[in-house]
Amino acid sequence: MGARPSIKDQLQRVRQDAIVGAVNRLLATKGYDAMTVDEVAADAGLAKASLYKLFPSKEELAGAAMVGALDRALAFVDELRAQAEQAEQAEQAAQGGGKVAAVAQLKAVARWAMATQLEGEMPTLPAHNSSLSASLQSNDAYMDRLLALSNRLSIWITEAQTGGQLNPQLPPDLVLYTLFARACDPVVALLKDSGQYSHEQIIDWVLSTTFDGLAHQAG
Amino acid sequence: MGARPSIKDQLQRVRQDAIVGAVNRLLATKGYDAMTVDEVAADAGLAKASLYKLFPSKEELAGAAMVGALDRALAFVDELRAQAEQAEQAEQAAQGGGKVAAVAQLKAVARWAMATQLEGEMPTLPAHNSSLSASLQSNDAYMDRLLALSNRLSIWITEAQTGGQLNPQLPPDLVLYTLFARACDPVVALLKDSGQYSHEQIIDWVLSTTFDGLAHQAG
DNA sequence: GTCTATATCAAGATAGAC
DNA sequence: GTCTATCTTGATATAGAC
Repeated sequence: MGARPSIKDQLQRVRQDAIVGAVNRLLATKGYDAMTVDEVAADAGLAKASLYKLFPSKEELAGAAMVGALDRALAFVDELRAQAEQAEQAEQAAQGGGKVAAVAQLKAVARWAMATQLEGEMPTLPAHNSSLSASLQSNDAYMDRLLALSNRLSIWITEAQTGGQLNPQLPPDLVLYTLFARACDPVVALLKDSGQYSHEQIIDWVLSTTFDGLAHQAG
Repeated sequence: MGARPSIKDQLQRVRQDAIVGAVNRLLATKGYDAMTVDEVAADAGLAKASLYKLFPSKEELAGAAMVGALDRALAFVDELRAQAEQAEQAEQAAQGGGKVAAVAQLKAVARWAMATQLEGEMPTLPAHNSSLSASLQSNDAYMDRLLALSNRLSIWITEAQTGGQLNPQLPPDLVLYTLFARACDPVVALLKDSGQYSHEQIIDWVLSTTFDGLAHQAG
């Protein structure tokens, strides 16, 4: 268990990372259907047959990339939670009442997701591919992380709803879906492709429309 | 020009409608990549070779379906405009000040688009297909209608922004993109697939989050 | 374990009979 | 003008040498 990995294992690990990284980039830029396994192999610098020894299908490749992306999201969320806990303790020691607003955490996650998309590092999969969906749903590593992330976000969502920071009449699932949807929002992509706006500006705008709507008057 | 179409022309027209209708359904349900020309031919009830005599490529098929969808959207918008004009005249005759709020028109369009999606009749195309995008951008019928629809909506958008019903700090294009995005919103599809909510309920919720945001408290 | 070369197959597109 | 049968291509996946 705690044994130091051998040189060979480390090389394997590096190669796997190269593959998953290539898949991640290609999924983020071209999407699943346009991504070919030949491209992945060329990008990762190995022969296609070698790649198929490690990942038995294109669908498994996509699953590995999604697991990586979910891991990054979970790491970001856990970092937020750790910071919030620290801030709470400091505030309690000082003057109390320092709980970090749940809605602020949700906005931070949305910001992170949109920034990731703007950097071309957010892999996205087609919603209407039944074979791929089936493969993902039987992928335990993927489902575990998806559930873990959903659970963590759902806690903040219900907290923000009971606290009156989010509309309590909306089903929590709708809020959750909306946040996931912002991670691959075509509006973000269109604004980016227009080339007129900075990433910061795009994120601010879409975040504003997501939480406050198109009608909101800046105060 | 005004001549009555021959029987033969009418038959052709019926057949074309059958083809475009099949493409529309398939694009709405499976998406462009998963749609095969064999399916289209089978669905429309003719041989693939005959289909290729009428539409020289799969991309042209998609373009024809999109033109149809844009025509329906334009018809809906023009109907709204006609009704608004009528209402204004009636109000002016009575007591004046009866201008229909531009934002109400935009909400009506968003409602119509989401209802169309929920009925499985909103064709959608992949954003990341350069060959298909190129084909559409050189499709005059498509571009004409896309511009016409964008122009009509943009008038309402700037009107609502100067009237203070929409946030005037947002670029009008962002508002336009957001409305187009709602027509194929994955959140709508997910809520529908959950099977828990009525179409009316889904539309109300997503409309509320679009214009008033996730934070809005129902008054 | 990695590569070259190939099998296999699905899907877009076409030829040619009627 | 429509159909059956076929061509062609590109992409997933694999066999077999080294």
